[in-house]
Formats: sequence, structure tokens, C-alpha cells
Amino acid sequence: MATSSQPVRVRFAPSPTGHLHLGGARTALYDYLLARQTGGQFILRIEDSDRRRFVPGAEEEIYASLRWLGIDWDEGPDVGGDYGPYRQSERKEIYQQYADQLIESGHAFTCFCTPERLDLVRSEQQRRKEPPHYDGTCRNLSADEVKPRVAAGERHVIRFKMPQEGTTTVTDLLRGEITVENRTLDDYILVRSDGLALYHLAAAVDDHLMKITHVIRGSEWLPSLPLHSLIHRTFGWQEPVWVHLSVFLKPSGKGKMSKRESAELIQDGHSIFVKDLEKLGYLPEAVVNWTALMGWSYDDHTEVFTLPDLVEKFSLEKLNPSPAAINFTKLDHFNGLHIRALPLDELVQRMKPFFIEKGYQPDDATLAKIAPIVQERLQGMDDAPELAGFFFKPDVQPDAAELVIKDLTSAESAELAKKILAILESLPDLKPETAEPPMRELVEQSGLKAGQVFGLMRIAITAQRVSPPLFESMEIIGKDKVLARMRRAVGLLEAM
RNA sequence: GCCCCCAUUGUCUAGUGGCCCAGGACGUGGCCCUCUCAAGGCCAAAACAGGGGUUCGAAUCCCCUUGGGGGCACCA
Repeated sequence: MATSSQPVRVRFAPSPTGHLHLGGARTALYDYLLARQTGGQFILRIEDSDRRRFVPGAEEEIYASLRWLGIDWDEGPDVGGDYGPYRQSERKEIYQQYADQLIESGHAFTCFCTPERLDLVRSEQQRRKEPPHYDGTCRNLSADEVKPRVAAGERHVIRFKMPQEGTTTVTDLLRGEITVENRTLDDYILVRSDGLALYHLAAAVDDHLMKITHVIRGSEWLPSLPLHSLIHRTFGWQEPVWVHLSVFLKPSGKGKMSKRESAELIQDGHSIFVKDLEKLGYLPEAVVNWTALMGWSYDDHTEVFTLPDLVEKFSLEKLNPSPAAINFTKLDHFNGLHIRALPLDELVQRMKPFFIEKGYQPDDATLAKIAPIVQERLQGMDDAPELAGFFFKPDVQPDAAELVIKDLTSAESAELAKKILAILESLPDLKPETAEPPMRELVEQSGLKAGQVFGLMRIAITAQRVSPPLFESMEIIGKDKVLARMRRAVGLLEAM
């Protein structure tokens, strides 16, 4: 594994403009895995050079989402590091210095064109069905022309002087060599009129200064890769290894996730935002396992991985460049798998907030008894209150009609309930091994089916059609409450 | 419109010229187990986008077509 044997320095560079989504989470995960695997460093860099798009709290939410997934970083705005500052808004002077250097070497130029004029140029080009691009008005202004205008405070930007002939070939680890005609490239703006560098320059400078060895990012950056590569080359810097990950498509496989579809997903109990996933009942272990496998595989049959497994087994070579449709059904499957793999005491602690959220007051002792009988029945942690909330209710309110058992009249059901009650009353305790044999005997004698007898008990005792196993549940609830609930059922049936 | 990327069952994928009349997983259908629901076990249906090459031989290499995706901002 040539690409992962040397310690890497990788960075995840989100802009604080919104929630961390699944695509970002996967990129961060791969960064983290590679850093941990090679004994390198994972750097978090906040790309907030556009102040207008800044969303208060977004940065903190990104931290929280990453930590929830189990991803930590070695350098970043919050933890510091030797290559800071780690927020681009705090690095303005650094970028300016490199921009000046490009101007001096003739690889960039000062441009005084107004946005209004450029809009006009662009729409004119589009009308002629030409690709929109800068028309080169300021490209060859001499230093003598530029200096006085800048000194006079005229608004200007700095543009990269793109070669107008020849081709540029860049290597992406997953796709090999990518060659583009330079004439299809533009004189991109490097520094805005407010003096702040745009992403293209800022990222290149930061990646160089921070000694980034591998740039792992979404494939939406592929079209600007030649520019980024050219910036590195122009400065004479060694390029990082470029790795452009496939994009995530919406579940139908048709197009990227839109805002409207994200809202619909939430209705369905799904979300592409990491911050929503915990409340929706997902385990971070499941989310990590699932996202790791979207665009990466280990072999032809292994697919259950913990984070440490992934640190050991991840490899860039097994990355898949084709777009992947998000499949939440598979996330549900992984969630069930990881819930079942949880140690019981861990399951207890993770279930607790979900009961509290629904207004229950769960105690650890009861939770510990419930854990083993609900574990294999949970698809999401949020299913716990619905399945096992009755354990924390002082009383339950079964619907009388529900107590009437299939193929029996209400009178016959009442009769059966009385027999059940009598047997339960006669028992010394309600351990499954104590209670189940006499109830099975009752089934035999009555000529009814086990489902009929146990079904009546289930409704009477839990007020649910679906519950954890009956006898285990009865023992946890306790004999007094069980008897009280059976008596009430008898009363309800007799009153019908 | 222009540029770039991608292309194996509904979905995620294995597959780097013969081991493939294509393997695993989710989902779907059926059966078994069963006090409900799950979990578990077994079985089944389901794919190499199309067309040209190259080769003794192609899912694998090349070309074209088609389809899908991304990008064309003083956003990242």
C-alpha cells in the first residue's frame, strides 16, 4: 500500500455555512482513517473566507457532529497546532503576500473591470453560445498603468493569468490523468476587491503551508483541479496527491440531494445531516460503517466494520469513482447490526435518553433488565420507548375490544382471563420458568392456541399488540402489577 | 451551450483478459423457527447500457453512441 505507508497530513476543510452532511462526514472519515492508519495528522481547517455566508454556530455544530461520529483531529481552530491559524479569515495577509508574488512573477494581474461590465460580457457570450469567460481587458496592463490606479483606491481584483495555449494534465488518484485544453480555462479571480483571497488561492496556499500530502475532497472540485494544480506548479510547490471522491446521489439515484428532498427525508425518519441522526435513533457506529462503504469496499464479502477496523483496513486503492445513491434502508440494517453488537450496559446508557425524551423516568436497574429482551428488536434506538415504554408506566389502559381474542366471544374471553388470573395468583413468583409451564398447560386444556391465550395476556399486561417476550416482561413488571392488570382486564371483559 | 467525470441486478458493491453461463450485502418473494414483533436459518427472482474493434479468449483494453452526474460566481 504505497499511498498509505508514509505518514500523511490530510485536512478536512468545511465552510461554516450549514450543517455537516453525509458527503462531508465521509470525506472527514476517510481523512481521519488515513491519518490514524499511517500515524500522520488530521487537520481541521475552517474555510470562512466569505464573511457574507458565515452562519453563527455552524462551526461548533461541525465539531459536534464529527465528535459524535468518533472522529477527532490533531490540528484545528479549537485545538491549535504548529501551522495555524486554522481559520482562513485569519490568514488574509498570508494570501495577499502570495498573490503579490504571483503578480511580480507575471502569473497574475490586477483587474479593474466592474462586475456590471463583466455581467454584460458574460450574457453577450452566452447569447453567442460561447463558454462564459473573462475577456482579457486588464490582462496586459503594465505595472506603470496599474500602480497609480491602485494607489488612488480604485476597486480591483487579482486574477490568475491562465496560459492561453497548450494543455494541462493533472493526476487524480482514482481517475488517472485528466487533460484539459488551457483555452477552456479562465483567468480566475484569486483575490476579491475586499482584499480576501478566494478558495482557489487560499486552499492552495494553506495546503502548501500546512504541508498537506493528500487532498481528499468531493468530485465537485474536479473542474477546478487544473487551476489548483497550476497554482501549485506556478509557485514551484510539490502538489499533494489529489483524491476526488464520488458524489452522493439521492436515493432514487437521480441527481444530488436538494433542500426540499432533505425535508421529505426527515418525515421518513432519515436525514442527510449528521446532527439529525442521533435523535433519529441511529448509532454513530452504524453511520460510520454505512458511509465508509459508500464508495469504498474491503473485499467481496466483509462489510461490518468498527472504526478501529476501518483504521486498520481502509485503503485509497479500493475507492470507487462512480456516484453512489444514498440507501437509507441499508443504514437501518447496519443500525440494527450495531445495536445488537452493543454490550448490554452500553445499550442501557444509550437507550436512556430516548425514554426520557418521551416523558418516562427510567431507572438503570429496570433498564438493565429490559436491555436483553429489546436488543434484537430495535431497528433504531428511537424504537425503544414505543416497544418498552410500558415498563415505566404505573398502569396501562388496554382497549376492551382488543382484549376480545380472535375467534372467541367477549364472554369466552372473560372466562379465559379469569382462568389466567387464577393461575397467576396461585404462583409463588412470576419467573418465566415458574409461570410458563402452567400457562402452557392451560393452552392444552382449553384447546386454544398459544397465540390466543398469550395474546390476551399481552394486551392486558402491556396494552400493546407487539411487545418483548411475555414471560420475561411479566417478571420485570412484577407480580403485583401483573395481577392488578389482569383483574382489570377481567373487569373490562365482563362489562362488555 | 461548453468543459470534466462516471457506467455490473431496484440500491451499495466484488471483479484489473481465461478462476465469471459474474461473488457478497440491502431490499423483495417463499419456507423453517415462533406467545406478538424481531432476530436467526434455508431457498428464489434480479445485472456486465448499446454498437464497433483488439485478442485464441473481454464485465475487464480501445473507439463511438446512449444514459447519468458534476462544473462553468468578487460561494465553497
